[in-house]
Amino acid sequence: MASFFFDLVFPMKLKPLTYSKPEGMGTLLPGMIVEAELKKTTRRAIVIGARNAKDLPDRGFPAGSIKAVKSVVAGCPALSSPLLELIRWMAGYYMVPEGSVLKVMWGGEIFDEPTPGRKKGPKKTKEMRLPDTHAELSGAEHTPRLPAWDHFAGGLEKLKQTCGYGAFLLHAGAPQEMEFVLAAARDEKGVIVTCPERSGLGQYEAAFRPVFGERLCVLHGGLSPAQRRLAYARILKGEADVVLGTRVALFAPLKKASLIAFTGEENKNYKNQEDVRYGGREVAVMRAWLEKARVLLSSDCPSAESYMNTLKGKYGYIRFEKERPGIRVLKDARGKQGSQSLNGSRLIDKSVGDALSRALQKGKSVLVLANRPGHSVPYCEECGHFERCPSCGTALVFHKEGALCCHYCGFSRKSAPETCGRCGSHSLKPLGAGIERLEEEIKMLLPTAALRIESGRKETEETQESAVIFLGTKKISKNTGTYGAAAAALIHPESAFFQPGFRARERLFAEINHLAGRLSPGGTLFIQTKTPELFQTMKNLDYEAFMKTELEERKALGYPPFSKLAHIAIKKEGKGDISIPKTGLNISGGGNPQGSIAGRDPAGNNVEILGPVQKKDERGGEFYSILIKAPSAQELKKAIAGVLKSIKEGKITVDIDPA
DNA sequence: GTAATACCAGCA
DNA sequence: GCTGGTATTACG
Repeated sequence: MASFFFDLVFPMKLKPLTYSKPEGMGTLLPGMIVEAELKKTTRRAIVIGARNAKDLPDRGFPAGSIKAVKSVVAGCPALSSPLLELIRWMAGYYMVPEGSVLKVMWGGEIFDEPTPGRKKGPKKTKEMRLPDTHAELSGAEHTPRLPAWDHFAGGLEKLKQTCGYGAFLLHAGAPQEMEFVLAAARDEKGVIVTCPERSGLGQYEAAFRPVFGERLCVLHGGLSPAQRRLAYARILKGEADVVLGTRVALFAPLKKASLIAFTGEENKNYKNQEDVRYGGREVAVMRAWLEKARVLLSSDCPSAESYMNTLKGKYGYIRFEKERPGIRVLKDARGKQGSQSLNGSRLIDKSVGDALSRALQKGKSVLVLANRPGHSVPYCEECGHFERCPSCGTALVFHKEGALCCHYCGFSRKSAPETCGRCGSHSLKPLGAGIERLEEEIKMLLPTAALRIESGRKETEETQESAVIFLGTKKISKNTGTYGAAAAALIHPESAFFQPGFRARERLFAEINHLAGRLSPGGTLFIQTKTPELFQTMKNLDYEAFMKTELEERKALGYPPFSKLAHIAIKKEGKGDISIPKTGLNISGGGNPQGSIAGRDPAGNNVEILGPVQKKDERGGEFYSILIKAPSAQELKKAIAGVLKSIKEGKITVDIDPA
């Protein structure tokens, strides 16, 4: 019995709408691309489902007002049913209409496989070379030999032998990761490989192209509309069934995906930060589940979430043990001996300086990592005063060109303070190890060394010279020239411990781990800190030991992976305060800002609501921030609904699983 | 995304 | 009350 009504999804903030099939139109199936009228304009949509005349959406809207589908664009279903299911799941999980999901999947467009009517373009489907950034050295060059391949060859066998859904976590450094992914993908049909950043795609392409040739297709947000159209057409036609890309590649309209490799799984770039704020990892695993495919998450330093899933037996665990470089944690005792001016203090520990110098003499490069750009925060030892950003309250950082800058919202003011702005004393002391301050120091310590400093702009320059000091924030360690450095010094990285957010420690551990991975064998990583105690669990880069304490702490405080989080931001639009009325959710309120809804959900459920707290964004705009912790996704959703009901002004953004 | 409509300040 | 511009809603 044929259906005559179909639900269509348009790529816009809109839930599915019901249309009818006109007389004489061939079969309509879920997944087809069609054209239909919305308001007065004809647009593309996808068919997401069929329904009978009886269960038209909530009676109450006149059946006569149903419009008919205009035409079919892509005959055989362009979207597989797992992909349609994925749209439904994302809409539910991230609490957005299906149309928003469709919009974010392919950048607002619905592509099709152009009908092969016109013959002017022979089979000249040569993939456009990616511009610039990927041109760099073809990855194979610095792929070291794989010393212990068979250590995880067993894992490869398990992966390959799994039929249907199966999830695996590969814990291995980048070269082994790529080698493993390639080996896993080799005989597959329907593969998605993702990298957290565009810049990582070049190496993968270099490794995959020789194996897959024209079956390989690269997909990322930087493609031109024409390149994109071509890429999607090739995937839809089935010409390309190995898709390499950034997180958007997770939505590649493959007829069937059998393997999804999600590399660098801990990377925060996988989180979409606008529209539908989806997490790439969750999408990858869900797509694999719906496709009955295998998913391989991999990382040099897996996220607590994924690691936890291996402990619970939800993911298979494949580990490649590697040699750990030496780590030295040095207690920084400076600070008490006073009489430091803005321009003269010793910052780099003597033993660190000596080690750097020795490495340079041997013709090796070294890295010095600052905890921020600029020079330092001028802090008055007399009265404790420091200058704050007038628009957002963040501490202002002195830059040597003679300005105080806010690194959060971008405010800056011309000023080169000599005396305290409050008490007038000459006791300003530089706080924090900024790039500029370390630069002074290095020029004093090692005046003849070649120095490469991170510029304020985008860091794209690649250096291959040897015996260079790379100076910058952690960003500079992306410079390929830093690969194989003999030593690295982190100056006061403890500031990362005091960043807000429950992932601060995990991030710092991953960064240190990543940095250590770049050093040449036998290299040393120095951690110069005032708080060596905080680095106890990181000292040997012992991942298991670190995660053990980290997970205990997360459990105690009820953070993921022991709970589900949502963040709600309420931007005020006009002037004046947004009042957030008390609701049934409110219990405590004591000590919180007026209108607080903080407390536990009285309906039980162990839902915790933190906030609202007033914050400012990077552009100085004020907003309220609410954090919700719940034991499960379902309870989280209920709690969010409750909170949303209590808010009646402002622009609201809900972020499920915030970073 | 954008047409239809609800809303509201300014005015007759 | 009427108008016209603008914010909000809803699209089948």
